[in-house]
Amino acid sequence: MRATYATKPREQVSAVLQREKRYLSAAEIHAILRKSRANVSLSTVYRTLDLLAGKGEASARVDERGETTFVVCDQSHHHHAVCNDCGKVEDVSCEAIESVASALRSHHGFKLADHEMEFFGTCGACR
Amino acid sequence: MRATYATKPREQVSAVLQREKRYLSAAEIHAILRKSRANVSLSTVYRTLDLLAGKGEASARVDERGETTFVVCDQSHHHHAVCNDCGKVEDVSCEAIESVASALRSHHGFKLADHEMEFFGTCGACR
DNA sequence: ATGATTTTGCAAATCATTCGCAAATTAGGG
DNA sequence: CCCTAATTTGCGAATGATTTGCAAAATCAT
Repeated sequence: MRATYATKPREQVSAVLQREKRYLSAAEIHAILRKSRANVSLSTVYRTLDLLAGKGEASARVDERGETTFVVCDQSHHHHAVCNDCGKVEDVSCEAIESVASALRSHHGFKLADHEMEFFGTCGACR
Repeated sequence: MRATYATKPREQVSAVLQREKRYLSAAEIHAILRKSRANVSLSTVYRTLDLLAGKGEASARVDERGETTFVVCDQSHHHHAVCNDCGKVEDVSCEAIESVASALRSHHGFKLADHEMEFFGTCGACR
């Protein structure tokens, strides 16, 4: 059984995600930590992000430039509304999926097992 | 004004996508072409895929292993139903999005501009 | 055919991400 | 507290997909 240690570097990476609430790459997080004099290696940032994603506390997304980016995640299953302006990410529940699932089955004979969904636009604060 | 030449390598790459109708990486396409004695360099496969994606004739997706994969695309805006079994990709229209858009606006004050959606499951043929 | 333009192929360069390993940190009992 | 075992860190090197530079080859319009 592998135990998980609560370490300072991990807390620092988590803190950045909690505070920013937007998609950030490992490199961006590393840069932010550097500015606040927190000495966390880039490798550790990567490892911590994988850990958080594995525990479901963060969710990953590959951006246009091919970099993997992460945000904090509260619920177990939901979708994201990403503001094109400030980058803030809000969780969105997905009741609407039920209707899509039945349409998929009747129109395509497709049995839905999983789905990915992401929304882009302008958040309330930026309008 | 930049002209676009219709070349043999490009036709060959397109042909593979047309035939397979599933997400393929540049390396996979390159391997398939090699088997059919088509001598297309990996670089050209990459360049052709970028070109097709730019023209909207193919759509890209980054798989779990971090590789960028492509499928043929018919309509201008739609979503994909990906079979976990055979990998076949079917287009799905998105009327349901309208209801999601209004929910986003009323619940979150979020103005929807764009969205990404992908479905995974078992297609009619594989059930 | 001919010349200008675009594309190809190859090898070298990039760049994000992963890995190996010794040193440092953490958890928990004594 | 102190000690030991287990886990994590940091560094630099290795990896692997994608890109790029450039000369040679292919394509298009005349």
